[in-house]
Amino acid sequence: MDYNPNKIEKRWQKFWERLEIFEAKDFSKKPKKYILIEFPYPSGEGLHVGHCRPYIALDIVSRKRRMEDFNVLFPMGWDAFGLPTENYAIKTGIHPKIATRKNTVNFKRQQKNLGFSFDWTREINTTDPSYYKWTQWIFVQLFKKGLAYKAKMPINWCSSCKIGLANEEVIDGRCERCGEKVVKKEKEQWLLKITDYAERLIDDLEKVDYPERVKTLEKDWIGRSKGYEIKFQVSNSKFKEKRFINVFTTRIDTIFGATYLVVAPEHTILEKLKKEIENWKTVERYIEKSKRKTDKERISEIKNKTGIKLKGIRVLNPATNKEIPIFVADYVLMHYGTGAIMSVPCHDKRDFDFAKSYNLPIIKVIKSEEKEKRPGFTLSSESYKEVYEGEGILVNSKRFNGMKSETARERIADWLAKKKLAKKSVHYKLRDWIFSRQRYWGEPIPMVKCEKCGWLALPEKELPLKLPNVKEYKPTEKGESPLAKIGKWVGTKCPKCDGPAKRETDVMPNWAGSNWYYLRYCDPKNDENLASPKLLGYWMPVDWYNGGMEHTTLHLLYSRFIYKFLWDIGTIPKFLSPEPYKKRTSHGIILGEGGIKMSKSKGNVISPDNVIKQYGADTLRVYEMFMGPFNQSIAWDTKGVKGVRRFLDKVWKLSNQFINLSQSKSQQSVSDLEKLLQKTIKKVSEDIEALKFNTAVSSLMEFSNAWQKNIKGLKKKNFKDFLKILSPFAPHLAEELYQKFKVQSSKRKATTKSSKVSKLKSIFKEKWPKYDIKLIKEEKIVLIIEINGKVRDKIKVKKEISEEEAKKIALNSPKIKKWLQAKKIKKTIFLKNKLINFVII
RNA sequence: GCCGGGGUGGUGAAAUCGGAAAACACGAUGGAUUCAAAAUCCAUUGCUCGCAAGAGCUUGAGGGUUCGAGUCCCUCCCCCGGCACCA
Repeated sequence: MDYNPNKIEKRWQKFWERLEIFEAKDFSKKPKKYILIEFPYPSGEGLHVGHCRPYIALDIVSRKRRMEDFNVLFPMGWDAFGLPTENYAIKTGIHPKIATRKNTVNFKRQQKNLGFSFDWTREINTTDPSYYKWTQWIFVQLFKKGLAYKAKMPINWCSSCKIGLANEEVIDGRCERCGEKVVKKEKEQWLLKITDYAERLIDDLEKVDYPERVKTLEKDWIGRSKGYEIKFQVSNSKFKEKRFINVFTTRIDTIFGATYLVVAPEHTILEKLKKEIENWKTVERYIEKSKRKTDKERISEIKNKTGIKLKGIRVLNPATNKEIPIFVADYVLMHYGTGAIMSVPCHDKRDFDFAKSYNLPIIKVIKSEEKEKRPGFTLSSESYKEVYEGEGILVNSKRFNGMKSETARERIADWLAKKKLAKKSVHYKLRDWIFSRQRYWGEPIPMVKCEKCGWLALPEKELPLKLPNVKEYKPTEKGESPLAKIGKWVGTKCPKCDGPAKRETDVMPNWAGSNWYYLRYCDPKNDENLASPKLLGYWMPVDWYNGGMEHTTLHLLYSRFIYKFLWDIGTIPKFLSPEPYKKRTSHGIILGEGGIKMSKSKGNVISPDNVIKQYGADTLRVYEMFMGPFNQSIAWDTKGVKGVRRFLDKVWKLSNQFINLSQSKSQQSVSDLEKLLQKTIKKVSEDIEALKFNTAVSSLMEFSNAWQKNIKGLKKKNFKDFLKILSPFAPHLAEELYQKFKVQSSKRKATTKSSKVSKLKSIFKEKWPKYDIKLIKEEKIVLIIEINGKVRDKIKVKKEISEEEAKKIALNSPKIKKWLQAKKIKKTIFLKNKLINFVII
């Protein structure tokens, strides 16, 4: 009988479901493992093969863990709020709820066809009111702690999606979803104070096992700079009280070279000093012009910096005590640091560019030790034509001359601190998270605005605040959520004074539901809590979380923030780690055939449905693991799929032949094949842990190639072990062969003993095999014989032979003799069990 | 510009404690089977020279360390990802 996956795969999927073997058991005595993959957005297009790669990989890990006797939680759910479904509703008038239901049914069907070992009893959906009740509850808690606030601010606005975007959602000045240019727009928005957690979000990265590049990406995104805030006094102010401008710098060691000061156009000091600025009109015009500039325009001016000198006022450099001029220039950003800088043109590229165009003095205060070592260097030859941004030795800095940058920083800071002119300061690039979307298909923000009492959170007993039905899904012309059009819903009573009040009509961004979903899997049906502390205590933290690299500064960062918040307020038991994910790994993207990105518009999307139909789910699974390194992007190749199918066909054929073999009396001797199997067990076991699935599969292939040459070379136990290590990759095939083998064996026994057929026990209830270390050890090794480091012969020898013996054997080789003719051995290098190298002249 | 990852056959790739470069697979070529094709099986397959035995060359380029370098060090080039006037 030929291998026909379509005939067997459905049967075993149902079998596993009936046996409930993939269900996680709360409070089981077995040690737990929580294995998580990012839950998908159920789009109308269905799963594509790229989605499957991480699912297959972590399914393999989960299956192995169960066989290693862990209580495994491997759940799945739906991150179903979001724009595509809403846009679909705008186009077709079909309610997003209905479209979502249809899509999730389809996604689930597709996943089931791949034989994933998810615990479906814990399925969740972010659009389910019993779920988003808790998403809203978290918002209310954030509000109560002052971490959610409403502010009018310029936001990134996509005029095509009619939606405000978080910084993280703007790619190259364009909308992440539709590619439309993003413009700035003043809008009242809900924001979450993620900046309060910036420090912990960096520091706690030391507690987790993430790939280094993920950590770096998060750190760079948060962008911590440690430095000093320094006060520069406005020297000739007509005001009686002293006025200061605060600057932030990481290079206080260069302060003696600060020859002017620059403030951002939005800086409030400008308004305050208005009367003293003699050229206020010009300055005002410049400010207006800057405001109108888009981010892109600002960036395009990097080389050509503009600014205006503020006439009539000057500041004192606190180090030199000299008066220096002030400029307003838009190369200084208001939202970073203090919105003002001290400019050190000799040691900062940007300041240098600006100083050159405005003819400002450039004073060298740091000399590079390295540069001066270069031949022909003299201090005078190095005029001030060059910027030096590195560290070095201080010059032109009075009593700090000769100090290294590092020491100088501390000394100068101490000195200025004593005069109350400097203090330590830390700044972050990270900005607060814009949490409002003027859209329909999202969680309503459970807030009410009372004319008297201001913004109030809905009482918790009124949650969930359900998303009302609307007829028209389009945002209003003013860019408000379609919810704003439902007068009856918007008008409500103030929870505090009972007076008239209005509901917030913005909804939450699509990241809201995924912030905390992994917590819900621990206790998916709880109505009292987002999850019970006991169950959180049992299952958390997530032991292994795999997801896309593209989520590093979005979902991953956001969810770490929300977890930390929930930990702070005690929703998460305090004995748990302040980090939700112990280990994070990432998968590479699957590209279309020829290496182009798969997309609907290019028409090169490959659906797992078709692959399964043609080759079977197991082939798809093994192929996706075999195609290349897991964390690397890789192009789909139909020929490669065929090659994997050939491998499974071979396993099928060989196994059936083996099963039908009338077993001779169990052999005593250990065959080479058996030894190879031990190595294969070791390799597969280790490679799964290291996510090296491609080489795990290739070792299985190597084994089957060897087996083909000696079908009888295996014992029954070996055959079972082989099926076990194959089973996470090709679960259906392995289960089929395993059951067939058991039936065949019991039939044989039945002739002599009772005819009772044992009750079916899944291969996934078996124990993961251990390899026999004694059998892996070889008695013989191949000794490599080199001459001057080049391989000239290889001879099989006994293990552990001495240098003397090896030399004797090597010198006996005709090939080596030829090479050594009339040559003198200068040196011999011997590496036990590896090689012998003769160095000749 | 800065940070991170990478560059190995016709292709996807193996091999990173410095010790056999190219495992496994795809493709290609030849053969067996077949009326024929598909499928399957067997053989060959880094490049150059050679009838062969064999020899030389080869991991982006160039240098270095070493008995020995894909692997370590220096300089440079290219590709991918991220950030980008962040003081």
